[in-house]
Amino acid sequence: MTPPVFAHGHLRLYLLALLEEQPRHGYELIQALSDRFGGTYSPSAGTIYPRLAKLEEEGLVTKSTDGRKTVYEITDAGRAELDARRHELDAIEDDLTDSVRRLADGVRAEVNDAMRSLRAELASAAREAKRAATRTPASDAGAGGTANPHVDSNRAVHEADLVLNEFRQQVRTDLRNQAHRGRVSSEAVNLLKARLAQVRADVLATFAER
Amino acid sequence: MTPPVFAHGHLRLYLLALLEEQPRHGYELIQALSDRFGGTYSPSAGTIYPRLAKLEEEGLVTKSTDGRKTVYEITDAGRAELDARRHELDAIEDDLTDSVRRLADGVRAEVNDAMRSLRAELASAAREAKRAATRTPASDAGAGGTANPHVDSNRAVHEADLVLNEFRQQVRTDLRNQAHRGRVSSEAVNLLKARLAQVRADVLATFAER
DNA sequence: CATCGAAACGCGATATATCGCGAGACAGGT
DNA sequence: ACCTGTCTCGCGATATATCGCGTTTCGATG
Repeated sequence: MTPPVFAHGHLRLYLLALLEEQPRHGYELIQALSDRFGGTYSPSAGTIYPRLAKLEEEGLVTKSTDGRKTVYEITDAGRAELDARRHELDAIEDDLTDSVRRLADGVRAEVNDAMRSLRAELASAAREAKRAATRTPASDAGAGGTANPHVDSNRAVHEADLVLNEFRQQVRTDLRNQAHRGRVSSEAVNLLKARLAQVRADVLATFAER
Repeated sequence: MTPPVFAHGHLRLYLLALLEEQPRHGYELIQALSDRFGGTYSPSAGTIYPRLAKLEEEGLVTKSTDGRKTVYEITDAGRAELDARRHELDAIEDDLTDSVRRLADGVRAEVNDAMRSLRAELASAAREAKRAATRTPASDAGAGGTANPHVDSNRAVHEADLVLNEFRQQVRTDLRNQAHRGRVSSEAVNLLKARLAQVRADVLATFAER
């Protein structure tokens, strides 16, 4: 789903660069990376430790245990490797800021999907909990009820979710298409805002009528 | 912030009950608990392993290593403890379903806060990234330029995103509030759909006018 | 019986390490 | 140039364990 943040071998070099600044233990490197990405990207342990093991195997770093921490230190061979490829490092740094942006953009979209599934799960969990709660006391009556307004209501809400999402996506696309020609004014936004408020009010009114 | 899910000593007993069903390793217990909560609550390793260590210390379970796994098995003493407090277990089970519901309710509220701060961070990160991106190419020229249509356009689009999202959240909430009273008909959804299509058309029209 | 302090407890954060998948790089043949 | 199998690499998931903070429990002491 999410594309790799670091290209082939870039993480290796970047870790070396971080270790050149000062000796660090694994967890510290994870945090250091997370910091540079403003928390947007946190490399997992499964990414860092195998790389460190490899670097040690190649003799570019040495590890030493300090309490429950495993501190890694760069060796002369490591510094040599780093010097030889110093120019690549700048390019990596540039790619990184790019990756951050792409990640941030991706998150915006994914959060919505996550929200959807979260809400769906929550709703189903709530239903389940309610069933469980109502089962115990004294019920399970009316099992043959053909026209359950709740079922219809839930179906309608689900449909509405889809409608809302589609609308939102469409308008977002519309606006972006216009935006890169610099044609989206704040008046247009105000219009949108006002119209949406009106729609909401109208929809709410249909409920009040009953 | 979040209140404990398990009351004092309840986790201990619950783990024992899970181990009575079958021998399990630590991670498996975490997953088993996460399953019973429908993924809403996942006990952390820092919760499980100290408890297992304690149970072993008390002689209620034994551990045996199997590859990189540490399998825990209940002892006769453990079964005795469990028999002696079997009645408490039912009460715990009840509390649990309660906790799940409270957690789910809590999540609903917290997700909104989280979304808000996430959005704020994202927005600031995006601004930062944009600054960084515009600095490099060949610009900072129109530093005093008061009216850059692209900048304004992007700002407007961003604003529109917020408006769209707020609207979507509001209507979703509105519908759900009505839905659990079974008052959301498919006509209401159709109304919504039609009105939104109209709004989109109107917004697009303002661009065509230029 | 109240209260106060130590021990127990729940839990997120810290810390380390391995496994297996999928995507990409790369050397070799054709 | 163009496949093709292998090898590397990034990474989430799996797995274990400890630390320190805040709260709750519970027995001792007054």
